[in-house]
Amino acid sequence: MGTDGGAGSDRGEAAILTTHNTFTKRKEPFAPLEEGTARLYVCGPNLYGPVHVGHAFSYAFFDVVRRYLEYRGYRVIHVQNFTDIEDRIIERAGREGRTIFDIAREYIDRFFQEMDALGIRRAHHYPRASEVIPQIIEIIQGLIARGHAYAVDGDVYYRVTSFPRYGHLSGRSLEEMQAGARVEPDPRKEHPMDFALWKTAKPGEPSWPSPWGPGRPGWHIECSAMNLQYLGPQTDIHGGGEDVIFPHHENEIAQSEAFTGRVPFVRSWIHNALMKPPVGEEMHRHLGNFVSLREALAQYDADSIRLFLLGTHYRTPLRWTDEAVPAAARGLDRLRTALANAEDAIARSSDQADGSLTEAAVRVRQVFEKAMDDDFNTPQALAALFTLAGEINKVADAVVKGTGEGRAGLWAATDTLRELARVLGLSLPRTGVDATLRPDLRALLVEARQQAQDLFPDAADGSAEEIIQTLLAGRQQARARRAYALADRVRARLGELGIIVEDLPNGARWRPAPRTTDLRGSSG
RNA sequence: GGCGGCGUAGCCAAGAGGCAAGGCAGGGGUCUGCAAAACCCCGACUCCCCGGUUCGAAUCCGGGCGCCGCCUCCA
Repeated sequence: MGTDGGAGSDRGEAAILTTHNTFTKRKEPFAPLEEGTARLYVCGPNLYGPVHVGHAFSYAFFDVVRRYLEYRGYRVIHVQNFTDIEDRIIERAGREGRTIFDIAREYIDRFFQEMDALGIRRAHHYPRASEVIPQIIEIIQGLIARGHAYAVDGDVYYRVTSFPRYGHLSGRSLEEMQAGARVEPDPRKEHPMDFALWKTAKPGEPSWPSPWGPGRPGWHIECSAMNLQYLGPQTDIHGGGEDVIFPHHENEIAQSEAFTGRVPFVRSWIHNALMKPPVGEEMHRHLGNFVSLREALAQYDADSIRLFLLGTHYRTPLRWTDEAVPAAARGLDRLRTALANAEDAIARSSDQADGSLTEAAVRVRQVFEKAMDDDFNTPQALAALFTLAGEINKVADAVVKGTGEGRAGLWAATDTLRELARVLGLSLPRTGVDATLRPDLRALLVEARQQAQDLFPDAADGSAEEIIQTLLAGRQQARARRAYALADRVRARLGELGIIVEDLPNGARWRPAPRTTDLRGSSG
C-alpha cells in the first residue's frame, strides 16, 4: 500500500505529519481512514453579518492545512458549512423586514468575494443548514428511536446522560458543567445540559414541517447532518476556532456517534486560537470591535495579510495591530525582492551550475516539511523561506558584482521558493500596479514631457505598466545626460504613487511599495 | 467556583533538558551620482519572579505575580 499518492510518496521521505488533536490533547500521526484521501470539514460562518479578520485567520489556516495535505500527495475532500438558520439571522431578518435567505445570499456573495481575494481555495462543498433539513429530521428521528433524544411540546432535546463520553472533547464532566451553568435550566428538560435538536416555530419565524410540528433545527445538528451527507460517518479532520469546542463540537460528537454508532466521529479535531482586536481582548461581531476582512483587504494586500496570519502558530492567540500587519507586509517585500533579484541575476548570468544554491533549496525544503509536519508550524516554515531568500540574495549579489555565477542554482532556488510559498497560499506576484493609478501616471508623464519632450515619448494609449516603462526609459536617458534633478523628480513622484524605483547597473527596476495603508484613502 | 492557555530582545514570534530560529524596527560598513535593494558586521550575558531536580533548565517540578479563553451565541 501507499504506492500511489500516499503521504510524501513523491518526496522519498518517510516523514510523518502529526497534528494536535483537541480530543486527546496530544500530537498524533495523521492517518486518514482511507489511504490517500483526507476528509476535511471546517466550521463555517454564521451568515448574520460580514466576516472579520479572525474568521480569515481560521479559514486561511485551514486553507494551508488543505494545501499541505495536497502537497503531501493526499486527495482532499474539503467541506465548509454556512449557517443560514440561527437566532441572530432570524432576529435580523425580522428587524429589517427581509427573509433569512435574502440575508444569507448577501453574505455568501460577500464571503466568496473576500475569500477569493485572500487566496483561499474554495471548498468542494458549501452546504447550508436550510439545504439539509430532511437529513436533520432523519437524524433526530434516529436519535429518538435509540433513546438519545426526546420530544417535548414540539421541541426535541438531546439526552446528554445517554452519552457517556459527553464532555470529553472540552474536558469537563456533566457535574462540572452544571456547577458553572450561568443560565436558568428549562424545567422541561430532563437534564439541564440537554440541548435542542429541534425548536418549535415561534410566530413569524421561518419554519419547516416535521414529525414534531413546524419548527427549525438547533445549531449543532446541521454539522452532524452535513458531515454524514458529504463525508460519511467518520471524518479525518474537523476544524474550527477554539470557541466552538464547547458546546458546538461537543454536541456534534454526541449526536453523530449516537446516531451512526461509528466511533470516532472525527479522527483529529483541530482548533485554532482566537484573534484579538487592536484594542481589548475579544474580537466578536456582536461586540462591534472587529476589523472586517473587507477593511483589511482595503488596507493590505492578500499576501501580507496571510504572512501576518501565518507568522504565529495557529494555537497561539495573535493580535491584529497597525504595527504587526505592516511589519509583515515589509517582510513579504523581502521575499518578493529576492525573486526579483534572482531574475535579474539570471538574466546576466551565463554559467549553468551552482551547487551551493541548489543544495540550499533542498535543505530548505526539508526544513519546511519538518516544520509543517510538526502540527503545521507555519512560523518555522516561513523562517525557512526567509533563509532561502537570503541564500538567493547572496548568490544574486555575487553575480551582480561579478564575483560569482549561478544560473542553475538560482533557477532551482526560485522555483523552490515559489512552490513552498504557494503551499502557504502566498502568491508572490512579480509586480503589478493598481490600474486606477493610470490617470496619475499619465499626468506624471505629461509633466515630464513638459520638462524634456525628447526623452519621454507620449504613451497616450499605454497601460499603467507601459507608462511606467516609458517614464523609466526616459529617466534612464536623463541620468545618462546627468540630468539628475529631472531623474530624481520622476523617481520621487513615482514613489508618491506607491511605485518604488531601483536603479541597477543594467537599468532601472520598479515594484509596488509594500501596501501598508490604503492608497485610495484620505491618509494617502 | 471548575476546565484550559499564555508571559522569550524596542515590536511580532519560533524553540520545550545541552551553544536563544525567523521577520520588523535600529546602529555601523560595502555598493551607488543620490536613493532603493542587496550583502557584511552589531543586539536577549538570558527567556515574568522565587525555590527545587539535574553535570546541565527558557525548557521538568513546586510556589508566587500578571494576563487571557471556555463553562451562554461566537472562527
